Amino acid sequence: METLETRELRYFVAVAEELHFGRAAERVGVAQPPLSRAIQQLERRLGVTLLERDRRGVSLTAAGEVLLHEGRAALDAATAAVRRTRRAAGGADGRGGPGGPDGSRERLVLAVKAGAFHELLQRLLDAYAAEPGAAEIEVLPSGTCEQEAMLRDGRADVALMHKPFNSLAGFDSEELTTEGQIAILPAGHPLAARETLTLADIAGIPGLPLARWPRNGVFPPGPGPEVDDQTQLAQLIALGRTAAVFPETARAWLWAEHAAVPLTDAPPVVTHIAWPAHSRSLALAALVRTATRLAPPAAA
Amino acid sequence: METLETRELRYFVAVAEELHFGRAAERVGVAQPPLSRAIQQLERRLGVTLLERDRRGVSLTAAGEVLLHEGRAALDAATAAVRRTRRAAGGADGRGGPGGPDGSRERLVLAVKAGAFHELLQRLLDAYAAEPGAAEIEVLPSGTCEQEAMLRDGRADVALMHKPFNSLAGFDSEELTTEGQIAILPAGHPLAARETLTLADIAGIPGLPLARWPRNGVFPPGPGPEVDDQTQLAQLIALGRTAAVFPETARAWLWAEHAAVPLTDAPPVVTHIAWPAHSRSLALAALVRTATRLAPPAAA
DNA sequence: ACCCTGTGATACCCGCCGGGTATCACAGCC
DNA sequence: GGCTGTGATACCCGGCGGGTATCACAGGGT
Repeated sequence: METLETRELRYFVAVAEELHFGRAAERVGVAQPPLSRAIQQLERRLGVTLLERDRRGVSLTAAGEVLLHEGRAALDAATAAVRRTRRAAGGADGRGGPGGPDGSRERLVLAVKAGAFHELLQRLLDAYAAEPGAAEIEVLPSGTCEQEAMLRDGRADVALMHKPFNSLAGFDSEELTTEGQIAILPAGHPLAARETLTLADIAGIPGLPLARWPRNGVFPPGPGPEVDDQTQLAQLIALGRTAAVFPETARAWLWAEHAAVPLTDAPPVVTHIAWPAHSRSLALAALVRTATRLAPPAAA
Repeated sequence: METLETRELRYFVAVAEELHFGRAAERVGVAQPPLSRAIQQLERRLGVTLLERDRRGVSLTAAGEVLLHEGRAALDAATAAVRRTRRAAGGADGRGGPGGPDGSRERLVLAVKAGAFHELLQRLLDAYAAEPGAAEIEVLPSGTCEQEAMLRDGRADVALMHKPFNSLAGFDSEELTTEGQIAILPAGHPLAARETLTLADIAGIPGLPLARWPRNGVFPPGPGPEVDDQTQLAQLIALGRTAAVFPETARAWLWAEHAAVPLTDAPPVVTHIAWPAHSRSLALAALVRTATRLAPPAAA
């Protein structure tokens, strides 16, 4: 079984994503003719038609679609391999048998959604630092729902994730906490005076459309303003231009001009600690243990 | 970020597994000097010492250990990509938009532990075949606990797994059934007359050591005979030379010379249907739906 | 009808790098 | 001290990945 080189996968993924040889060539940093040839060779070697070249434009075949998904996963795994290897050697200089206490502190990269988890994160870091032989934790703020990609490609070793928003598929995880959701409104808005709200209450309010976040780089369609980070969002809410729905612990970053009202029918948000399934790090295991001890799911 | 070529990963994994350049070179099909050079280049490019060359023998550094694990995962992902791409094109000739009903039947490879699941499997295949638009299911018998590797490297698309024995880490899965375990003994053995047994009862019987299976290619230490498949095991039991512990449904393949006695304190065995986390196949989703409908976990 | 534009494919050349053989350097070991 | 077996080094060569120039062809403007 011949196995594809990552170069070939990079090339194909670029073409499959751009659906344009010229742009793809520029992206991977080669000229267009070699790219064309590489894809042709790849198709010959696989014995599979991956692209439908319909003069003026390229489209993926079903097999091409499969290779796009699988190839992305393989490339992530490859870059994860080099990242994690470098990191393993970084602090520990590469010597000393695995698991042996050689005095060097392991390092773990923890990905968290920027702006969330203020208190839970603080308690976790404090409690873990007190553990004997604790690794050094580097907190890596991630964009919206980007933790999954960070775990996959090795930028992070472990992540805190929010269940309905993040997908835990492909990772090991432990449940930490469950919380309700609140609506965050401009302080002066009529609804801000209510004790509780429902999703229906805030769904179609004229003049107060819910803000939209980019998902996988694109904004979902809708009337609300497009925001990239919480600061933008907070400002727009303070200005009375939009509203948003967040987990309860988002109260931590509320402004004076904000009002928070519990939502009775919003799905609960479950916080998990997640890590790559094949991880073998002892430091990671200790961190997970600390986390579950600190915040047992529900009342376990 | 330069990304390793799969060739380099193959080379390194070979050396890391063999801990011997000569044998590794033979395994990957090149001469030894190019292999040495490739590893040196790899270490230079990563800026990391992966191997400790201590004249007369090679050993892994901590970083090397990491790259071995991560590299295996990446290689599995790469070979899975080509296998699944070829399979996607196999039946469907590569044409027809994804998801479009183009008349060609999708094919799914289902990995099952050889010899297990007689009735559950039969019912599942029958029920699924009756579904409209069902894919063609190819049943792939796997060795002991080999289903995980088969899912990872693309030899299979979906698998039936036994919970305490298989690890579901890294896969999506749904629970199907739970069953107790039974001791399988020679029919004439004194213990075979008992109504129930405990693990302690059969643990240290003189002259009747429990058989040992290879785990990851090596046999765990112990007094029992080493067996590779169920036929060998069945014969040894019938001959009164050994005993074994199995899920209840193993009654299906009992011989006349066998006796089965329930174990009261053995951990229950949970059967799952599992698949790669990033799978997007509609046919697979239908199969999973059929399976959960057919065998709801406990009494859901 | 014309050319211009933009697409991907082809033709051709070149330099580099992966692979081979021959050999070395060194540590055990009879 | 020679023999064996290890990995590293030296050197050469062929193939292949990459570049430039060009082609073939479909639209679309006027």
